[in-house]
Amino acid sequence: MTFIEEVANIACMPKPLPALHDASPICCAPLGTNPSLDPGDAVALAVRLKALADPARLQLLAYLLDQPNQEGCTCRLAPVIHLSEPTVSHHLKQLEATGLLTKERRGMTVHYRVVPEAIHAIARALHVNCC
Amino acid sequence: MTFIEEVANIACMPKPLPALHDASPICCAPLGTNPSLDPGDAVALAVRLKALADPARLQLLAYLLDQPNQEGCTCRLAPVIHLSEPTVSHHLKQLEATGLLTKERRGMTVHYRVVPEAIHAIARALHVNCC
DNA sequence: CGACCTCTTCGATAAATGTCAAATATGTGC
DNA sequence: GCACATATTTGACATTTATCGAAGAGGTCG
Repeated sequence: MTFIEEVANIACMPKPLPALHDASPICCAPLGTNPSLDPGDAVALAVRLKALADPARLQLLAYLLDQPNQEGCTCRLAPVIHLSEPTVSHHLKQLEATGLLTKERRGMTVHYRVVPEAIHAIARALHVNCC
Repeated sequence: MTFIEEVANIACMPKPLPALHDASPICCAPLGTNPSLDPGDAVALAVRLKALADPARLQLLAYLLDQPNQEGCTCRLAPVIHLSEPTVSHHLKQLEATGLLTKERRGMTVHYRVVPEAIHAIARALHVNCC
């Protein structure tokens, strides 16, 4: 079974993954609290981290976070990271699939908006032995 | 220039990356505070996130965090995640290269220990609009 | 030294990823 | 309907990644 197929089975990819805070006890010491992290949880967390683990996607998120309503359309985002529009569309799709962005069509343009809670949930999953 | 070469130029790979909290203002709203995240910072953060973004490595960390002194040797780790020893060694090397683990030889065995601060630094880099 | 244990490196392979150009949607306005 | 703007999909390609078995390196102990 390929990685993607595995994820599909565990987390119902593609399309919004279940919110991290609904899926597992992540606050405040998730990595440390599970003596042996369940393989399914490990895959679910890895998928979300992987969505973040790309310079282009991080820059997209940083840019969006700084915009009014934390949103923007594809055409404005492409110049920001100096990549082609198809590539940007590809990255935005991944961010949306993992719940880090939402997408809304408004006329000709498509507006992507940050979901800060999704980012926080991942951050909390990494807060070990604290809080 | 390949991705690895690019990282090497920016972050002096391989071997310990500079600690994240030394490299950039990450607490508490790093992604949101930089209007346009510097490409170099984006790569540096992406490298660390990528090190975390694997089920096997997450399980290794979770297991180690639960051990006395948050450490363990390769031979005990391999059975935990049901992968071959060479593969485990490969993952441990990556975690060490990004500063998430330290490594110490004690006689025949090699002990890897978690560096919680490194994990926290990454987590803080994702805490947007809070604290 | 030589047998043994632990760990890493090497070489190979299959899979996944990032990127682009070209083609295809989707929607607006004349 | 047609020209135009925006966005996504498709197909291709090179790079990176995860994994293993086999071989080698480091260390212990008889």
